[in-house]
Amino acid sequence: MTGRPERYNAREVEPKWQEIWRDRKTFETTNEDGRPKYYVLEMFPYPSGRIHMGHVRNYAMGDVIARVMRAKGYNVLHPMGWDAFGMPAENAARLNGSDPATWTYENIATMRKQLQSMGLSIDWSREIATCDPSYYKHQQTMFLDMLGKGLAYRKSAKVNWDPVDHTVLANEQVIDGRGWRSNALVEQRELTQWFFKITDFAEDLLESLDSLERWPEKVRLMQKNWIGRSEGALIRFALEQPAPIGEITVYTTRPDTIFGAKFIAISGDHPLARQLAAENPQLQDFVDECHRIGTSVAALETAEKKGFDTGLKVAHPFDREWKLPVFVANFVLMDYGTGAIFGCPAHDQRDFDFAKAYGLGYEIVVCPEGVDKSTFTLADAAYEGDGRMVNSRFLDGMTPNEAQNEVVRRLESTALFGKPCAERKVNFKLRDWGISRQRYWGCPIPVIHCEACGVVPAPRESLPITLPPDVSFDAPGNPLERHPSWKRVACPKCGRSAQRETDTMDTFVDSSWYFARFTDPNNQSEPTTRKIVDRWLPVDQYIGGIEHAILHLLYSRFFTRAMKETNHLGLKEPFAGLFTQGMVVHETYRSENGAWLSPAEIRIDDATTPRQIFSLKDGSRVEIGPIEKMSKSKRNTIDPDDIIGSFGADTARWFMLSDSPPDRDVIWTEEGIQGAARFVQKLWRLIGEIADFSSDAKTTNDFGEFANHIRKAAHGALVKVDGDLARLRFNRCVAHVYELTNELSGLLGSIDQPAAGDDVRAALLEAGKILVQLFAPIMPHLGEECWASLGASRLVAEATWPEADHSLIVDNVISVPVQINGKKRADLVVARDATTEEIERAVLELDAVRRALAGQRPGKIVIVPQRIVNVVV
RNA sequence: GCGGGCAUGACGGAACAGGUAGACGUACCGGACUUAAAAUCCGGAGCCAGAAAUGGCGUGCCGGUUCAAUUCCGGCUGCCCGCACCA
Repeated sequence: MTGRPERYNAREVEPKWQEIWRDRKTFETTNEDGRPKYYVLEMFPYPSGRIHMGHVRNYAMGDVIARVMRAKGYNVLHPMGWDAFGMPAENAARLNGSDPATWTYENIATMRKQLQSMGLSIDWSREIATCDPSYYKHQQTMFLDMLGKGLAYRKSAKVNWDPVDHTVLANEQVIDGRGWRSNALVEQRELTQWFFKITDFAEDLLESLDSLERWPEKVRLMQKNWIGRSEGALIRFALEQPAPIGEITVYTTRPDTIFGAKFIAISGDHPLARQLAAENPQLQDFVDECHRIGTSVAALETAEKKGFDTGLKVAHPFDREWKLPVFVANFVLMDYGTGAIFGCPAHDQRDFDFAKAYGLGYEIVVCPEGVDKSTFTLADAAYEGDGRMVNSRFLDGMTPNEAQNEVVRRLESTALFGKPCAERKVNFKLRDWGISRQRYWGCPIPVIHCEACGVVPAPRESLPITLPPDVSFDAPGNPLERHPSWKRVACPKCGRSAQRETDTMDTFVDSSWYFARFTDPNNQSEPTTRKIVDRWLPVDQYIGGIEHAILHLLYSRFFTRAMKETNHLGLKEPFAGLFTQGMVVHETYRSENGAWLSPAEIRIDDATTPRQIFSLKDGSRVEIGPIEKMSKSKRNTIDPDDIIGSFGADTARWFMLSDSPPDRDVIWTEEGIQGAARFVQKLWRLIGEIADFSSDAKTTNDFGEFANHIRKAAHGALVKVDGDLARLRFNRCVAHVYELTNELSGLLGSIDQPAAGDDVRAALLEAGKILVQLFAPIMPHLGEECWASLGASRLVAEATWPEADHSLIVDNVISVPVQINGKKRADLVVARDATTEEIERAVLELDAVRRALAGQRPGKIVIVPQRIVNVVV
């Protein structure tokens, strides 16, 4: 026996290997490397304070891929950074007087140390933090480039304004019409804000989704719905005079239903509605009421269709004598289409509801196939299906599709006030991206406002425009706005005193290009180095939570296109492969008084069924709540530090990848982590026994039957793991490692060790090494320690991935299941290359088959060679 | 309301392309070792009947296609997710 300890001590072993990897720069990646590249990236963390189990799962997955691809000969880029701007730092500053920068950098230091204790194969020399001027300087450069190309612009827009905190709130920050922090009633305000012109790329962002073959279908669909393309037409309706304007343009996707029109409805924010409201207090009241309802999500669900009859009329485009009333309606949105619609109650549910409320009636113009138009009526729902046009003059008999084309074709060549009465129009739900935030802890928008010259871009040589450190959070609002001197600056154009823009950028901007910055994070003068960024991108495998399915991923796709337009890189799609991992969930515990208890505050009594749980503090009964995502509020979190401290990082990583498929939620259980810990020890013992038995094995190519049996087990597992790694099915990889471990353990036990030949020793050593290489990407520290025990040179992290010998796995004699009437009743052992005649003869000899046939002739025998036999009686 | 997904033992899950349902793990049961427990090792286990051999049933429910269906098709039920007055 060697001096190997009987128990594997992760606490001692793990830091040792982490140091060795660091010293050897094992995971540092150079940009000058001829091997094929592979870029693995996990969504970078927000430095909230400490890592959580979700991080452990996310980064364990990425690390497995990075380590395997490295072993397979790729030049792997696997970097880490910090999404470091954002509200929590400001909130902390308000709460305990800390300074956002100090708070953030302290958190980064803590979390870096925690991530390093996980043993991740990360190139830490490329670490970036988005709050660092060396990062956001380039973001300011790109903003100016985008400004120059018209991709960034200013416009007045309605925003959720919190009158207590003096800031704009995102929609998600408005809860039941109130600010999430201040609880103040949120107002709709018109504010001039900065926007990115994401709508310029709407068509391309939509179409290119089809090319993202290695993205989950679900994410592509969500983005598709978000972009929301629809084909329709703009139709102009002439207003009867007197009226403040001459016409109303509506957007419709159903021009075919034009003869079913009963009214026109416009949004309260439509220019016509505003003009009318200015002179009509009642209409103004109605518009105000619409605005109030607009802020409350709950109210929206139950909101009735309401309207205000303006008294104005328009003429039908195909019949000037046919007049339609014009309403201001609460269900018409100003920021979609033209803010005006024509209402066809028979074939649109909303229009139906509205018409019912105001007694406007309906006219059926589409009749379902096979239904008599004279008897077809509507009870309380509009008919939105297909059919044939009726009651529609020249359209009668056409399909709605044909009618749509016909209506637009005719109106295109009909003039109204000297212009075509209609035109085809594609519309998108996607809006331009508002990036202005009235916040301190974000990237300053590099422009200067001059009374004489207007908006002036900050001179490039003045970048980065850094945040002033001396700000106060005593008062609500934006500290940059209140700072005594920061915003005072001379106009770069005329030299007169001017003001800096005090808005900072949405933090989603920061995370929209960090993946590009990682490729050359030390370029001081440019955001990217073209030669380098174009070689590394796209990211081959991106991994993160499904919660970013729309915003972050869509913004990144847009920003990459913007960077291409401004010559900072040369491609459109940043992420070739995307994987969305599930959450880490845990039971919740609730005391009798309803308070949430943490797993550390309870005692579980397993002796009874169902389990009973008691409070450690006072022994009172505790109720088991639902299994939910780990969260501070439910107190069902497990601290990765505690787990790594008591079980080691490898055990935590192993458990996080076991059992549940990676895209589903994984339930954290004490039994699960214990099981993983037991398996670590089992592997350690097995590898130790193999080392003792095989350390003096002479190399040989002459393997006997038993030796080949061992080799077959190892190579078989290797083939399976390879297949499942390619599809990121880590839970199956884990199962294959368990299987091989059990097999090798059994085989080793059956060997008469003193009598064993060199071939058996060599085969077992080979199998042991394969086993280590299969689990090392998941448990890298244990992998190194075992690799060293087996007398291997260098590190397992530096070893080449083993090549499977497929000839070992193919059997000459195989067992084929035999079914009788589709149910398995026997196994047939035959030669692999047996003919169907031979198989049929052998099958008829089987006891089970004879019994079932009872002397009769089989009705049919289905033989699928090497797969199955089915005897039909 | 619209769009999408999922449903398999006590539990997490496996079953590549229609071909042995339940791999692997957890929990459980039995045995060995131990003064004992833990750990470890060996064995058992879908459900029902039977001493066993064996038979019947079985992948949410109903129906269909097929020699053969967890897998394909039609219809339902339940749960989860996304969007939500988008004309």
